[in-house]
Amino acid sequence: MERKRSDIIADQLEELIFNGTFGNGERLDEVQLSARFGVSRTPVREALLRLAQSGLVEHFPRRGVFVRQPGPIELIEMFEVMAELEATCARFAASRISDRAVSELNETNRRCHAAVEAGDADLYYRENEKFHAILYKESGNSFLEQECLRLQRRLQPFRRTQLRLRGRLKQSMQEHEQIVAALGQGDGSHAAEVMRGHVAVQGEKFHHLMASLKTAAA
Amino acid sequence: MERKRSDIIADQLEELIFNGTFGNGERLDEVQLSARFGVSRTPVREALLRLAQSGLVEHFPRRGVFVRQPGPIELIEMFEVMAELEATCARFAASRISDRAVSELNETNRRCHAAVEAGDADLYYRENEKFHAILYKESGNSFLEQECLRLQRRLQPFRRTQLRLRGRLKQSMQEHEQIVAALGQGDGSHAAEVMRGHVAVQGEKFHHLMASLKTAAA
DNA sequence: ATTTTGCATCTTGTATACAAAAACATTGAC
DNA sequence: GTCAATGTTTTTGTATACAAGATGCAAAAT
Repeated sequence: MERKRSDIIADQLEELIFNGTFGNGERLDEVQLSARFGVSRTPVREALLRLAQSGLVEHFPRRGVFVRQPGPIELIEMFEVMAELEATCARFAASRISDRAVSELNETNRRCHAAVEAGDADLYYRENEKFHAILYKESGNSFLEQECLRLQRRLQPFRRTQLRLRGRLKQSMQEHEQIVAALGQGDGSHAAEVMRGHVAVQGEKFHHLMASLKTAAA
Repeated sequence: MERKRSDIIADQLEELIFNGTFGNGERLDEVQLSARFGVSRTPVREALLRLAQSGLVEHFPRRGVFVRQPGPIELIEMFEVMAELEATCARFAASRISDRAVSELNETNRRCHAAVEAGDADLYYRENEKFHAILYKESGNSFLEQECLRLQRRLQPFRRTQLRLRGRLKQSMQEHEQIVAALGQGDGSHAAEVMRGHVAVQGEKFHHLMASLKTAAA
């Protein structure tokens, strides 16, 4: 299945916004981007419309599109929702999860733990993401799974910065293990509660990092 | 603020899909639609891309776009998520809601009740929607509010059919009142619990109506 | 000096033209 | 008669051309 140029451009633009090449409020000019990517305006335009729908940029008809980084308040709100969605996944999963998936979660946690010991933040990040992805799937609700993946993807660039808080890693691992334990016992409300705190803390502690972000004022 | 033709077309196509003019799996031809709306392919194309992102149609590159009505399983999943999101709204609202909003909810419930008495299903529908919209806002989380509105909008055509179940109306009203009472007492978990059931029942009872839907088999 | 109005320019939105890939049908081989 | 190969046709994806609204500046009026 061959992808369209416009999709590739959308992904690239997304990355450029995530890594801060295009700052908040910056205008994205169609012709400029066309030249940059060596294509005509059409695919660039389709890419911009896609980004506008996913909320990464704002589109003012006849005026242009502007980068729209979420401000601190919106980020906290998004983390709050993420926490609720993941808690829901955990609660659902408690009654629906397979033994196969439980051991898979344990496996992932083991690798995650090893990554912490080795100080391999990148590996930790990948395995951590996998842990959460498994839980989404084991919620037994594909729609919920997709929504979680969508929001996780949007929060990804802000979540990454969290990992630099050294002390948090070990606590995070303990929470993972608590979640798996609760799931193994079929204790949905406990799994949900731990998961909620596990994710929400990222949003609550987030303001500690606000100084290091360019998106200080909305 | 003048809207674009492509946006207008997207809305019209959405409506045509909702009301079943375009059945599930049907192919949406760009040139055909261009002729139908009296415009060129460009705005039609942009509209289709927008619908594809919102999940109403599926876009296969170089092959075309096809109507993608959610099947019964996906619908139940979506209602399940809607129930969780609204329950979250209720729980948040319990600690954040203003007295002003509480009386507004009571007002809306009163009009809702009157609509039931008068047998005015349409008015009931509008006031019911307002009730929920107020709760979204009073969650104090704008992002959550927007997500709820988005999903509600998507489920709207399937929710409407629920109202024909006569017996459900009165019970639904009682639930509304229970929710407001719980909110007034600041009992978030109870408000959430009632709300969850209030919304979820639409999904659970949904299969009773499956026969009347064209989207029987995925 | 400040505001307002008209013009020039720029940018977006839409139409059309072209390229390439996929669907389709026809024809030929087995 | 079925299946495969090839050529034709249709349809999407991209480029370009055109139309119209938005922005900015300058000049004139208050």
